[in-house]
Amino acid sequence: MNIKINVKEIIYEAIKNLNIDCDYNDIVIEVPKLRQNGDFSCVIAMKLAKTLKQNPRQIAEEIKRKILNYNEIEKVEIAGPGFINIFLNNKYVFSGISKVIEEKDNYGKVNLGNGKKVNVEFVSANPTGILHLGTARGAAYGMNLSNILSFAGFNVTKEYYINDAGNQINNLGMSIKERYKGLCGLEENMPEDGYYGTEIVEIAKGIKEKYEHSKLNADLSFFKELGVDFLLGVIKKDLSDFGVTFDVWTSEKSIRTKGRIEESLEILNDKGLVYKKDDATFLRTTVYGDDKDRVLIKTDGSYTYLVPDIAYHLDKFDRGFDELVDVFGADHHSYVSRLKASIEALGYDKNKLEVKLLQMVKLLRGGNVVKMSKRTGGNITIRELIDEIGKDAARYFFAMRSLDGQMDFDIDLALKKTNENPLYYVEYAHARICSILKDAKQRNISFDNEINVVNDEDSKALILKVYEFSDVVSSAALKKEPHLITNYVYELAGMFHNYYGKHRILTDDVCESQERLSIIKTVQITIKNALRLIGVKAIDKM
RNA sequence: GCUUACGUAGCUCAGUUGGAUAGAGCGUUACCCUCCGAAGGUAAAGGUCAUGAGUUCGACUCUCAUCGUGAGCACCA
Repeated sequence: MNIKINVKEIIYEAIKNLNIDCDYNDIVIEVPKLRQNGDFSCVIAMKLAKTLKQNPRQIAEEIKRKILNYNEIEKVEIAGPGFINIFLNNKYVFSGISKVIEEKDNYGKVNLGNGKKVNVEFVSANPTGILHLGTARGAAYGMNLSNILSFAGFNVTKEYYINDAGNQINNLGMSIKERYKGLCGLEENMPEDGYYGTEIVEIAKGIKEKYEHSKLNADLSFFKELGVDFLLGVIKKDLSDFGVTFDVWTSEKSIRTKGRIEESLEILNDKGLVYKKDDATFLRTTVYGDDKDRVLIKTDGSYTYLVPDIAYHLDKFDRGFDELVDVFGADHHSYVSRLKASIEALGYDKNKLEVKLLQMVKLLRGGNVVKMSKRTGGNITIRELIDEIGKDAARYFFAMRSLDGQMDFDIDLALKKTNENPLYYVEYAHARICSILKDAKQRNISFDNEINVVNDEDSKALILKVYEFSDVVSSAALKKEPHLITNYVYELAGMFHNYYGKHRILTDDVCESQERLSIIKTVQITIKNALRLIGVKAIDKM
């Protein structure tokens, strides 16, 4: 039951009955900040005033007269310039409780997506090192978004693109080989732009232990493959311990061997969008809004990064997705225009690709900014984060913030096991409810979903907040902003703590206890479902 | 210089397609456990929503300019 939509329909019907021309989607039902301004409020009278050239208060009065006929509406007040403040009948509000309890783990699901196929590609970190804090943010975002989209009725495929071919992998191979040589007592000649992380030394050590000196003349591909396998294994383990899983792992190698690159280049060539200049091959991305044409094939004959990526996106489109989502770091933002231009050049709708950019994460330790660099090995890894503060705290922390802003990750604060961490606040609300439910069971008090005795404003407000959940899911899915779920569950937890302080649940009055039990049960279900969407387990006991 | 994001309480951040008196946590101050978990609640103090203009019934929200901060501006990925 979606109370908000019911209210919207009531207002729409009323306006139609008044013979006023109004689009259904122009009607916006809001939850007023102050309870005194109603359970819901509507500003449609002010909007209609302009086209009708009438006093908005007068229009509001007419709408009020019509909607008062509905049983669901208890009271209507016209306020200020023409706000229609709607107070619902308590009985009507409480009538949805049994549905929430019945739906349980499915409560809050909506069918916004209608089975639409969406591909969410995220993380996609090169297997040339261990995942760090920045990728952790992207991993949490992509996973949360996918969970929310699925819950909102989309058919989601989570995908990781493995850059296991090209320059950076050659570099990886050389770095491992040089470290290995060093361990064998030979001179180390690390490439200038090589990988200096400690994990590279670990890999080299592994080779030394297993093969002694016998691989000193081995082909570079030996080191490349071994390195990629090892690092990919670490990445997969780190992600799964972070609660992040994928449906599809696509390797750049496979895109290349499938002939997708030749196919893409042929399409672009046939359209006359490719030309040679200064011994390099260019793509006319400027035709599609890029600020300059981009190199496809370098003078040394090798491809730029763009080429396999174009082929990869061609491959994704051909797999029949209605929408593609790419999650990039903000340091790649200039790449978006050329990627979109390339997609248009291929003949696909660039609007079907949405690129979400996540701003950088800064790490604070001891009040100082720790510079992160993938090359130096001195950065905080996703593994350290999980070990230090735990998976749930890390996931909650990332899910709190919107993607648009830079984020300061204060490791000292996150390490504190105190109420400064908002996760505890939410978990505590859930645990408190579980504790009461347990106590009720021992006392043999059962639920009563029919609310007859309880009739206070706080119960009504709490239940209305619970009903808001599906709207928040829709909105988070539509805007692709998982942090809306986190904000919501935090507010709901706050309302519950307040409710708990004011109203005793289990009293001598059995009827009242049974009814309040049902009310807090819906809160428990909602907190649990909301937390699940952001990868956090609701705990029964602190 | 250009592109892109951000600027809200002492600190970290929310702010629902433009709505009523801009919210929360932490920190500060004062209260609340004979009773379902005080890891909680109640109350107070704290704001020129970076600045200036514009759009309109109405702007933290939209537009433009200015200042400040981050990121990017490769035949790297």
